[in-house]
Amino acid sequence: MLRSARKQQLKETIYAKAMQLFVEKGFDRVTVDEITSACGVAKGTFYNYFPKKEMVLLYMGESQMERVAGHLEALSRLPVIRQRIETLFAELAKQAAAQPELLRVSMSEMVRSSALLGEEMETIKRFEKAIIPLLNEAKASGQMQRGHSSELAAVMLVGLYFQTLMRFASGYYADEEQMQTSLLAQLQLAWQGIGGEE
Amino acid sequence: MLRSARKQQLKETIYAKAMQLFVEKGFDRVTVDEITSACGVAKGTFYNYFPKKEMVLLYMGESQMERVAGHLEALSRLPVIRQRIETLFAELAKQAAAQPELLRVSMSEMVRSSALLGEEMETIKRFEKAIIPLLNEAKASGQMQRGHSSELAAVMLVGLYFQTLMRFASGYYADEEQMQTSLLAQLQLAWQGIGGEE
DNA sequence: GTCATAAAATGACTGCGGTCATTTTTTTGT
DNA sequence: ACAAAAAAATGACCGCAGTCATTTTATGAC
Repeated sequence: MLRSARKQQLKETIYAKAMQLFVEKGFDRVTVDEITSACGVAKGTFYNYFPKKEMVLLYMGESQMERVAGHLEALSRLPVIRQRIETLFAELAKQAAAQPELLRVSMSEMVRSSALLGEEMETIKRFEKAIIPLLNEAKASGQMQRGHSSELAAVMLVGLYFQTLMRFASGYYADEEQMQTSLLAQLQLAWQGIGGEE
Repeated sequence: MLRSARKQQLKETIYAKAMQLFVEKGFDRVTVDEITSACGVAKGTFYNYFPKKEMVLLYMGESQMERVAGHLEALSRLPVIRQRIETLFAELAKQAAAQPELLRVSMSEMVRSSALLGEEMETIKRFEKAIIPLLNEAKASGQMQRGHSSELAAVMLVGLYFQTLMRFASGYYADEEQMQTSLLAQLQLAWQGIGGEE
């Protein structure tokens, strides 16, 4: 029953070829037949590794999110927590924005299939979990109000990030720079708060 | 060339029948053939009114958003602006949450097709525009910091709302009540701000 | 009323995503 | 080394979304 890891790397091959074709021709213009032919396997094989065509994109999203921890490691020297988050988000957004069509389909599919497939939301939850320690650190050093929940703040910040990406994917922003500007401004506003004196 | 408005109400008929079937059987279990047969027209006719099956849902979203102004009118007696927004969002979320599957497909399609079809983002922008006057009013009465942009705050608040709906649609929250609780808490956090002393 | 023109309806057809019973390959037990 | 059992590959097949050339219906000029 020990599955030969060599065979499971066929998944990587399919993934890589599929992504290459998606970038070259656009998601909708690439058929599953095309992907499998390019890999020298039959169509059905694709579905042994990805339950839906769109699942290739979620697989991409996962691996992207797995690098969050690494990014935060690299940013740990920054004393201002808010700046670490700003930089992390800006970096992730930059990567995602490089392929707007894939971003759009990924975002769309993230919503559509997560409830069915169950596990997709885990990606976002992991993202949130990764920044909760940052917020705790911020609280400890007086950079965040003690009274607020780190978990809630994480939900808000991550939500803000995804929401901005969605807008970008949907053509709300004219270009990536506008999105980055808006993202930064929103983060700062979230940090300061909208409210005035009581 | 004056199109008889009577004919265009066929669109309403198709829309109504489609929604009824979607609610009864679920979006994916309803075929376009089924919808058109139930309306006594041929399949192709459907595509004279809606370019894609999913477009029926966006049409629904539009009419929902058109009622925002009415809601705000009814809430204008509340002196605390923040509460008006909280109540508005809670009300809208309640309606949307009543049909989770339709919400999921709508949200998904909102992202996926808006850039192609161009006009969908207008719905969200109109939503934002509707609450900007509220924020200006809040500024005037000292309930919001003068230095902040109403437009930016509107983007953040509306984004927060949609993001929470998306999470709900994706199964992030166990039930509607949890979503409402989280939505409210996030709005309050956004109002107060995450940050501590400088 | 009649004809010309444009709008709307039609349904046979196409293409692709996804399924599944069958076949091929790999693993395990002895 | 061989057979039995498990895992993986296969591709013919199906269902439905979406298209489009053709037909039907409405409009309007005279």
